[in-house]
Amino acid sequence: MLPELKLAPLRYVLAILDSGGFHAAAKQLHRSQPAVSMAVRDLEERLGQPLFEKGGGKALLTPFGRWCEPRFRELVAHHDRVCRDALAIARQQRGRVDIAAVPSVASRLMPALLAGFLEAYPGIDISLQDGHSERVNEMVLKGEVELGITSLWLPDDTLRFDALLHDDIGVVCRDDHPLAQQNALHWRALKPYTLIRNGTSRLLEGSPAAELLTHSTLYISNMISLTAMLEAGIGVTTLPRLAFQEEHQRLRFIPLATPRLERRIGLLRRARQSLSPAADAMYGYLLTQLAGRISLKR
Amino acid sequence: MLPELKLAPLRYVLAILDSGGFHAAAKQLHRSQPAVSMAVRDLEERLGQPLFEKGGGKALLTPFGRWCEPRFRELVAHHDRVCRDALAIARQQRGRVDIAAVPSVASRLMPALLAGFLEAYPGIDISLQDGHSERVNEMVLKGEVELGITSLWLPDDTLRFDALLHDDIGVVCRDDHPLAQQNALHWRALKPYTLIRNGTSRLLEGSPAAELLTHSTLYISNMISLTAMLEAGIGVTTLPRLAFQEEHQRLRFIPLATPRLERRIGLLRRARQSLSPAADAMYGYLLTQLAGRISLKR
DNA sequence: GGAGCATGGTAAGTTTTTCTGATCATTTTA
DNA sequence: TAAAATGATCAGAAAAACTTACCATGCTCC
Repeated sequence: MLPELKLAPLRYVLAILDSGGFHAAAKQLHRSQPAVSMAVRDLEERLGQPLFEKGGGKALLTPFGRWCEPRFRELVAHHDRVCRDALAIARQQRGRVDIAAVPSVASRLMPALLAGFLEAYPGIDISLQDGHSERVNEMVLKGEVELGITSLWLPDDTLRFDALLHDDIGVVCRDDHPLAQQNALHWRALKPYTLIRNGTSRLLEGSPAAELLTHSTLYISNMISLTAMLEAGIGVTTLPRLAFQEEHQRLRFIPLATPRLERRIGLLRRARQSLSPAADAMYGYLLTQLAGRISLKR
Repeated sequence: MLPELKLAPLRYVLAILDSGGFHAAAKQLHRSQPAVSMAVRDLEERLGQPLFEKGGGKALLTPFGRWCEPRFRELVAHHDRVCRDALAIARQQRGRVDIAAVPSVASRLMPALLAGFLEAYPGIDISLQDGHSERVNEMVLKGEVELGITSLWLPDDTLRFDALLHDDIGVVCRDDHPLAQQNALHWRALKPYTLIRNGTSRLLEGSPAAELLTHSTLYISNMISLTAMLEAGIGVTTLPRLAFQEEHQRLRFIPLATPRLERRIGLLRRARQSLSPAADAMYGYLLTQLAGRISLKR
């Protein structure tokens, strides 16, 4: 029923109008003049009406041609717009990534990383939200974000995990605490003191130090509150080094030596689903930026 | 720079999505499955990003593909819309004709003709305006209308005239006028009476009867006023038969026998300019409808 | 667990489309 | 009137698109 109007002949027609003739259009299009003539004739046959006046020497539109011209222009412009946008996205010059990260990474690592990414890929919009590791996991799984930066990953067939860095677990206490002068600790050294559990405490599970958790009666999820407790000297806690905020003058971080514990922080994405070009750019960027820094030592 | 996205592959992609697979799409498109596969692969290469997930068995879009789908849909729909509209116009199923006619034709002939045209070509809009013959001539010349129906045509290189019918000139007078009982008149028979000139009086110019005009002191351009004058018995006038309104019970039309005068009524159009499809339909319709009726005898 | 039936991908050859180069007929320009 | 420019035409060449036949893989159902 509907003949298929190819875009090239439409361009030919527009070029003829813009350049004022078949010959000029052919040159502009890097085609031979017969190619233009034949394409136009074919188009006219498809439509069943001539577009150009046959009489005179110059290329003049018929009334039907005049009706067609603006529509052809719009259609070609529409094509070019779609094409340009698609290419910009494909080439990672535009787009959007939604990522999620655990709070420590979001606040400690992402600022510098995102600054670099924004510079390397201007035009890509970024949305970063934080959540505890299970929440990050869930957001990736449900497709709420394309990428997650998290630890504590239970092997899952539908998710893919790329390790980025290892983060040592240690003890945090006030600088006047008896443990504060140590360089490394055995877990039993903590037994005498009040242990405040927090969202990262489950990292101790499965290790000898897990016994400490059973004797702990205080759980604080919020990091601000937790540091306030520690500054008040209420007790000590365990934290990954990255989650320890160095800005606090009176708090000290002492690595656990026995058992040596660490969390693996890595990039999470859906396994059998490719990333958007923008997310792919972010993925590659994060991998290369954090490639060398297997462990966090400062 | 911009790769040319042909519409066919976009349709293939949409067909794959709508039918849920390459095979089903191929059948729906009356193509072989490899043709669809190759077209999609080519499209993906042009864009630089895959549109479909390669892993699983089913055809699933990548995030990039999901971004593309609605734009492809819109673009294809836009094409089809332009295509359909252009065809409708080319096939004279839609469109618009602007025509002009001298008042006698506009009021006596056009009603029936347009009724028939509207039935034969529903969907075509018509604009009809009337004016004296010079005005019709000018409107056609300036492109204000595509077709004119007029008499009194001075040969002109840029205009083309197709004769439609001959319209006898006669004398109109009240039924109690001395001339009213005649069947045919010699121009001299008018000399004793008051002659009212009107817009068609110049048709006498160049004939022996032109002498009558020099003795006429009354000119009425408006037809309503003119008939009122005639009904009042103020005088007689000359009119083409078509311009004589038979509805007036008290007025009579007596053909001029010597000289026998007539006006040629015909279709006027620009010479070296083709018509819009709608106007072409009107042109052909008027020619065929009025082809047999060379002269008006009732 | 393997036959059978889907899925989509690959390769070689054919058909269709599109383009070129040479040439022609007209019209416009100088 | 000669020269230059316009677009149209045709046969053959180049390019694109398609088809048939075949392969690899994943899923379903005895």
